Amino acid sequence: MTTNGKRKIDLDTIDRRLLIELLRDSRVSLRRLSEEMNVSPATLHNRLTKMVQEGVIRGFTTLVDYTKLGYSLSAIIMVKVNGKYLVEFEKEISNADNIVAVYDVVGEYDVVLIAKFRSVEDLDVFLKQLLKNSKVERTYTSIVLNSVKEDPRVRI
Amino acid sequence: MTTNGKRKIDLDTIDRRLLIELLRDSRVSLRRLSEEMNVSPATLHNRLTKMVQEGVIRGFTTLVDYTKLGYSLSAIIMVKVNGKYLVEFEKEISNADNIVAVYDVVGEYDVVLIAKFRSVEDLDVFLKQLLKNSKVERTYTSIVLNSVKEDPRVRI
DNA sequence: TATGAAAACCAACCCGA
DNA sequence: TCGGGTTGGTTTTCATA
Repeated sequence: MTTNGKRKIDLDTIDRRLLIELLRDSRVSLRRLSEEMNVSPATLHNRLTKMVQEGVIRGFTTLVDYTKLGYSLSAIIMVKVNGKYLVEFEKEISNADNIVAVYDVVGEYDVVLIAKFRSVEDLDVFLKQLLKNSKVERTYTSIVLNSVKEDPRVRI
Repeated sequence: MTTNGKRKIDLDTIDRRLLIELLRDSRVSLRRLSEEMNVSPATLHNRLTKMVQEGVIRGFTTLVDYTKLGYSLSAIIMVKVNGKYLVEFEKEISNADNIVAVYDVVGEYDVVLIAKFRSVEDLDVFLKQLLKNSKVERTYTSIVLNSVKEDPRVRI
């Protein structure tokens, strides 16, 4: 089976439990989990592979405290884009290294960007570039003073 | 050594390379990596442990396509909070299951929330709760039509 | 579709340098 | 602080139910 678009996928109890554990700690051993869950390691391995194939699992990653690495500055940037170029703009902005999220929204602005920078200068350069972009009509930037919570995990 | 607050931590080439690989795929085996990098598995294991102890690595998790699980709705909610209660508000909102990020910001609003919901009804309930909260003075909600990019990883 | 068993692979620990 | 070596744990495959 290959990835299947936007259709909702139903997980059974095993899939669900496995996914919850992988969200908590993606380096957990399937064997140990299989003992807790009273299924075979092979089954968990099959379920894991299946969820990756279906696209429910997009990958396994590491949560990093970026402030400890000198990325002390985050910003939330709302952008009003010239309508015709919206998709094109989103595509190009998604490739920027600093950008962690790009959301299509409705309202006064069209796109919301979440970005991380090493310094105020880097942010400044980024914003000036953005305003030079002819697809951009207007921006509103909220400087993040502090990330109180930043965790991509949702209770499933 | 224990975690050491906000001080910036310098990573050498090995740490850096290891962290980049773990960001790309946290389930990678240290042994295979050690061959590519021409260092011993024990060294990588030591470096990994060190980065966890220092708090550079906050954990290992799984990137999930929540739309495939029925969380089709995201929202960006800007909140103006009664100043005295800001910290208290942030603490209580951080514990909500739907909230993936809480940012302290400067400007017209004080806090920006990124939240995920299963349905418009769930969002509606959440927003009504928020407005009933006496610490909240005003909110502005942007409904996310589409998450063009959502990846917590930054190029380090 | 799940499993047990086996082979290949891997992490974790200790100790010597 | 690093890395070799050992021990015991882990993934992955496949034949079978």
